[in-house]
Amino acid sequence: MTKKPINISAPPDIRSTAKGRALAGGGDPVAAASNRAARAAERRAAIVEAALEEFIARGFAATRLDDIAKRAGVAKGTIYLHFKDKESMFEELVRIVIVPVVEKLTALPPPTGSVRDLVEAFASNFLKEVANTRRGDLVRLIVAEGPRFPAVADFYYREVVSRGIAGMRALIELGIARGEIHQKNLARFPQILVAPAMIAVIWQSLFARHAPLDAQEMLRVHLDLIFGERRTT
Amino acid sequence: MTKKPINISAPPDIRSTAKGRALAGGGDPVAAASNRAARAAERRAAIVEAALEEFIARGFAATRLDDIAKRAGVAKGTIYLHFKDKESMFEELVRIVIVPVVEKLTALPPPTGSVRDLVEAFASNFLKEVANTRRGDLVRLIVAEGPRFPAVADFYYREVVSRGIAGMRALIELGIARGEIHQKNLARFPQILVAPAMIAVIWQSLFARHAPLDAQEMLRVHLDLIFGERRTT
DNA sequence: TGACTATGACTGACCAGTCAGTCATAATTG
DNA sequence: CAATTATGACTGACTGGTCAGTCATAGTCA
Repeated sequence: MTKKPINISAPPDIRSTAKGRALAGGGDPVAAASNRAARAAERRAAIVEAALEEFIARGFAATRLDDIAKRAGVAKGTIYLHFKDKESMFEELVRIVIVPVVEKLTALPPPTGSVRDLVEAFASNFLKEVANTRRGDLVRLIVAEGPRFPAVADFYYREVVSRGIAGMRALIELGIARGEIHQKNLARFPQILVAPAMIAVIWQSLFARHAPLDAQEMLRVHLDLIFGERRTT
Repeated sequence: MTKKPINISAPPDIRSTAKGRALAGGGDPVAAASNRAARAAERRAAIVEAALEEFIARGFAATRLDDIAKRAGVAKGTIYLHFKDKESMFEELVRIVIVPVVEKLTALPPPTGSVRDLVEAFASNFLKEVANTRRGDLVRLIVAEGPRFPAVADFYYREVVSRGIAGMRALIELGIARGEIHQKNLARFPQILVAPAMIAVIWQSLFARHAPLDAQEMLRVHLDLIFGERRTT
């Protein structure tokens, strides 16, 4: 009873009309879902989107939930209907954003053509999908916050890094077997294969304004190093 | 007058005795300097050391100046005798730590021997000096905080990255001229040369406990890729 | 002793998380 | 089908705690 909501003040007109969607300049002008569940899902998505943006821009500690709420067009309390607290929100966020990317990248084309083409297609896809994208910043964010969020680092290692490394190693071994790759030791360090892609992601995110980097072209040069130079362009 | 420091309270006994050095288990047990300037320099160094540790462990926003002060064996107010505020302390910190590393790495051995040996010596030095060191974590910290500290990102680009890239490019061009490197395009992306080293630094800092990485060996394999495989070990 | 340096209690701003209350929608009833 | 009741998603003012930065006081050196 300490409350006493002054009950006046709020002009009871604004939110009464079309509260849900029109308000807050919500992200997509999709026709508002009419049932509760759909509305809730919509809001959750808005929160995830907003939180991602804020966390990327400010890092975990400096991000204010008030800002996330404002950006999502939602009250702060609503966030707590969807997430336990700031920390677990961050951890869930990483999963939510990364899982679909992994799925997309895992759905590889069938292993036809040369190993080089395979690798190039994959890496090119990765660059298109990640570098110069919100996802690229997420990678930087994980590098940044990883040590303070072992759960995040573990998840990322398990779901992305170890899988990626294993996949690259298989590809390298195939390349060696087929005689496309001559450096046998490369199979011991598949990291070398993806290093330029990672560098590209970080570079864009830190130094793009000083010196933009043509990641696709750099990738091609790097692959020339591994598979031997290609004849013409 | 809103203040009013109660003025009593503090038992004036603890810190009065051997305050300066013995306290706080300070880093090095060097004999305490006797003159003021030296003492001040010592304290400043202790603050820098402590701040570096804390910023690396927690990131900028989550680091408390109280913790830095405690770790440095100094009162919080003392920090403000040496640095304007938290932000500029962070920026200065980066400079203070990086400058000597750059200087050390810039003092290259005279350009004798093969380009490969030159590159290998340099990179090996870099790994020894940076990876598995506090410095390596600093690199991660810069990647993490760079976007929120344009001054830091700029400084790092200017002092480290652009110089490094230029140096590597010169080395690559020398290698091409001497016939040691066949991939001419490599000169367009010196990043490729250092990518594995960077990856190694980040890897150690994030995934060492999952899967430690032999950076030196990876480097060697990578150089084999660029310069051609070496005969025996 | 006087000038300089260090201290740490204190302040005010800020922010994660809470919860009493609201209201659109869904369910039930006549 | 309209009226009534129940539900629970949503809100945002509020609390308790934290922390950067200050400054009156105490200590130290030359």
